[in-house]
Formats: sequence, structure tokens, C-alpha cells
Amino acid sequence: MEAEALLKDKGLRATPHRVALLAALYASSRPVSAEEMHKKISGADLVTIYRNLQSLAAHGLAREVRFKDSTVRYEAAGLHHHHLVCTTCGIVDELPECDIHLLEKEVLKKSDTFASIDEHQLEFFGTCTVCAKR
Amino acid sequence: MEAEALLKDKGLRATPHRVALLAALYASSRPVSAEEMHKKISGADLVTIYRNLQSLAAHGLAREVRFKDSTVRYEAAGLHHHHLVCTTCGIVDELPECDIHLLEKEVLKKSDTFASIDEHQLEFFGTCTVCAKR
DNA sequence: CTTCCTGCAAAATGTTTGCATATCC
DNA sequence: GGATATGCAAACATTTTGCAGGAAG
Repeated sequence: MEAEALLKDKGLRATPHRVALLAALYASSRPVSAEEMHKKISGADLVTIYRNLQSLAAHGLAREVRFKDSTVRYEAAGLHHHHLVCTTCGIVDELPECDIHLLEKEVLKKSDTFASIDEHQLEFFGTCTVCAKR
Repeated sequence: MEAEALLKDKGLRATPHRVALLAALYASSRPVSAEEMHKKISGADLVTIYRNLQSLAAHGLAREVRFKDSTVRYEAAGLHHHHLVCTTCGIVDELPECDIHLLEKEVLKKSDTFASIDEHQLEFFGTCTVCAKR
């Protein structure tokens, strides 16, 4: 499904900026920040980007990702997966699979304080081969 | 080992605020923010708390933890473990064990971009039994 | 007595809000 | 036409930096 249809399907208006944002998000291979999107999408105000990213996330079209810095990143809400981030240069690898849901069930079973687990956040940090050579 | 000895062992000065901070950190059952520590430790400037938390983390006495909000939290660097956070009331459960290191090795083996993985971040988000009843 | 730590003020960063105008359906 | 989205300015929250004075070893 293309961007415009995805938006309308969720009851969101398909404004040009929003369509561009969603398309850019789905085209990006790594999670992007509002600031990065602002540079990429000409004409859209940074505030609009913030609002739209939140809106996409709230409607299930994007997912929030947090690395070790203080900026919130978003990625297309297709497959659920995690990342491997180089703490030196910031390059990001995607991990294609996520076996954590199994662990999630175990964790919930052991806890008598929690009724449900809906989400998790898992990221790995290390050094890429390029940075390791220096 | 007590706070003062731990600090000196790392080559850090055992100033009263720092000793108090480290003691409070080790006494706390959940990750705390600079702001929370500031309220807890009377007389210390918030900036000093920020600097000391960073310093403790840099010397391996504390570890950074990030939940879903924008504040950085720290916890005592004893056992490595993860958390289960209620997205409604914020209550935190500790998961006693971490089996992710095994996964870490697998992940590294599959990646040809990365030379090493030194760290990971895993938190679960859900609803606690109290909040689930409402 | 030197190095490191602290407080204060001020800046920087990332994000949110209010409101009037413009746009989509 | 009515609800929703946008831009602009301004507020906000969290964290960082500079610098001069103070304390630890």
C-alpha cells in the first residue's frame, strides 16, 4: 500500500507533507529523528514534523526507537526488529528477527506485579569494523 | 565495600555529596534521575548531581538506563539486569536475570559490519495489575 | 599546593504549546 | 463548511558549559 492510502486508511488526512514524511520514513533504512526529516522534506516546518511523527506513531504507522542519545527516532512500522548501533560513528545495522516475544511471555509469567507486557525496547551497542581498526 | 572506599578505588575524590549520591544510588531499588537525586540529597546543586552521575557511570559505578520518557536514569552498577515498567503508573519491576548476553554473541556472529558488542539496552513496557483493574 | 570538585549563571538542545491562518474532504 | 493540519513565536524540560572560588589528597 502506498503512503496516501495508508494514511486515509487510518483516518488521517493525506496532506503533501504527511505523505512525503511517511514515504521518506518507509524509504529510510534506519530510524530517523524529527530534525533529520526536517532537512529531508523541504518546506515543512520542524513543528509539523514533530506533530506528524507523533501522529503516525499513535496510529500505528511508525514506531518510536531510542538509542543512547536524547533524541527520539522513528521507523516505519513494518516488521518489528532491533538494532545494532556503533557507539563511535553511529552506523546502524538491523537485526532481521526478534525472538524476544518468547522471553516476554516468560518474564510476564514470573512477575506477580504485572498484568500484561505490550512492548519492549532492545538495542545493542558496539563498535563497527571500520571504527575498530582505528 | 562502602561508598567512600568504592570512590577512592576508582580514583575519585570522596566528597560528601558524592558519597551521599553513591550511597543513595545503591540504596534505591529503581533507576533514579538527576532531579530525583537532587531532591533526595540536600545541599547539592543539581549541576553537581548531573556531573557526578556521569562521573560514576564513566568509572563503572553506575549504569545509564532509559525508559520511554526523555530523562536519563541511573542505577547502581552491581548486577546487570533489566526492567519491566508500567506505562500507566510508572512502577518498576526488576528482572533478576539477563540471558541476553547469549543472544548478543549470536547477533555479533551474524553481522559482518560489527567488530564487537559491548552493551545492550532492554526494557519491557506493560500494565501492572493495579492499573489493569481500572 | 595542586588538582579536582562545586556553585552559580547562562547557554544549548530537543520537544511542546497557543493561536491564527490555511487546507483537506 | 467544518474539522483538521500548518506555521510562527514563544514556552518548556532536561542537560551542558564556563568560570571563579573551595575543598580533598
